[in-house]
Amino acid sequence: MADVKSQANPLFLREEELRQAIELLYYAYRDFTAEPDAMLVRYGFGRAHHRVIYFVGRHPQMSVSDLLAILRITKQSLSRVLGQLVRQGFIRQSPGSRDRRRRLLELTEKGVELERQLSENQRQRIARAYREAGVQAVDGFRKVMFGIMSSEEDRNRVGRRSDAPR
Amino acid sequence: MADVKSQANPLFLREEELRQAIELLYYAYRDFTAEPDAMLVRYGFGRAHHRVIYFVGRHPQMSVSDLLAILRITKQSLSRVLGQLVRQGFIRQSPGSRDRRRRLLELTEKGVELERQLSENQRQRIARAYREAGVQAVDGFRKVMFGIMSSEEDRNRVGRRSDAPR
DNA sequence: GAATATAAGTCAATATGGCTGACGTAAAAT
DNA sequence: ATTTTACGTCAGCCATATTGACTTATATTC
Repeated sequence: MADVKSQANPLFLREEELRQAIELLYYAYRDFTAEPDAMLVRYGFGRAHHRVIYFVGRHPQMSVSDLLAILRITKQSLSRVLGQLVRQGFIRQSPGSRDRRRRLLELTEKGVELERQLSENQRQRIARAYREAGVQAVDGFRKVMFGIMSSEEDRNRVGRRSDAPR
Repeated sequence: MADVKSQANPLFLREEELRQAIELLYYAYRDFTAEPDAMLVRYGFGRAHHRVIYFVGRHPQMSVSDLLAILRITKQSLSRVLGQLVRQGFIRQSPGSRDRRRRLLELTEKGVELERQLSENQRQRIARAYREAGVQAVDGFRKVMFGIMSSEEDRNRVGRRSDAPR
C-alpha cells in the first residue's frame, strides 16, 4: 500500500499536495480581500458593494440580469446593494435603447474613482506576485485557476489568453 | 503614450492582465466553495463550520488561539461555530498537559468523516485542474499563490515545497 | 505568596449579506 | 390579447461577522 504513494508518477496527486492547494486558495483569497474590505467600512459598504462596483466597471452597460448571472445571488440580495450605490451616485442606470425593460449599468465618475481606490491594492498585490513569480509561473497560475472554475461561460468572459499581448 | 504599452517587456503588467487575475480569483474561489456550502446546509452548518473542521483536521491538537490566528476572526464568532461542532460530536476538546488552560482540539471519527465528505469535491476539483494543467503549471500556480499571501507565517504553515515528494 | 497576564468562554447588541416567498409594473414577445 | 421577461419591492429569516464588558481557571512574574 505504501508503495503506491512511493511511485515516481508526477500525476499521482497526493493528499498533501491537494491539501496545500486548498489552503493556498483559502489564505490567498482571505488576504486578497482583507484590505478592500477595510476601506469599504469607511463608506459604510461591504464586500458585496465592491463586487458590484468592480463588475459594472469591468462591463459597462451591462444589465441587472447580466450582473446577477455573474454574482450568482438573488435579485433581492443584489437590489439592496445596487440600490445604495445608485442612490449614492456611484452607479448610473439608463434604459436600454433596443429593450427598454433593461436597465443598463455604468459607473459614474465617483464610481470610477471608488473602484480605482478599492482595486488598487489588489492590482498591486497581483503585480508584485506576478513579478516575483515570473512569466512562466503566471501562465501556470492561469491554467490552474481556469481549471478550478466550473463554468465555461465564466472562462470565456475572463478570457483565456495566456499570451502576453504587446 | 500608447507606445508604453507596446513595449515587449514581459514585466510590464498591464491593466487587462491584472483584472484577469482579480476575476480568476473571484470565480475560482466562488466555484471552489459552492459545493461544500450546499452540503453543509443539510447539516444546518455554514462555511465557517467547514473552515473549523478543515483546520482542526489539518492540525490536530491545535489550541483555540491557534485556530483564531488562522481564521482571523474574533473568539466570539468562533465560539458559536466551534461550540456547535463540539456539542454535536464532530470535535473533541481536551486540556493540554503542559498548559491546562489550553483546550486542544481534534476531530472525532464523526468529524473526520464529515471533513472527508466536505473536502472530497474540493480535492477532486484541484486534482483535475492540476492534472489538466501539468506539473510545470502547478509549480507556477503555487509560486503566484504564495506571492498573493500576506503573511510569512501562513506561508510557512502551508509549506513552500514545490518539489514532488516521493 | 500576591499580583498580573493569558487562554478560553459568555452575554448582549449590532451589521452585513445571503436566502425564500409573494406581489407589482412596464415592456417585449407570441 | 395574452403571456413572458426584466426589474423592483416588501417582509421575514438565518449565518457570520463585529465591538464591548465580564468571568473563570491556570500560568507567569514580582
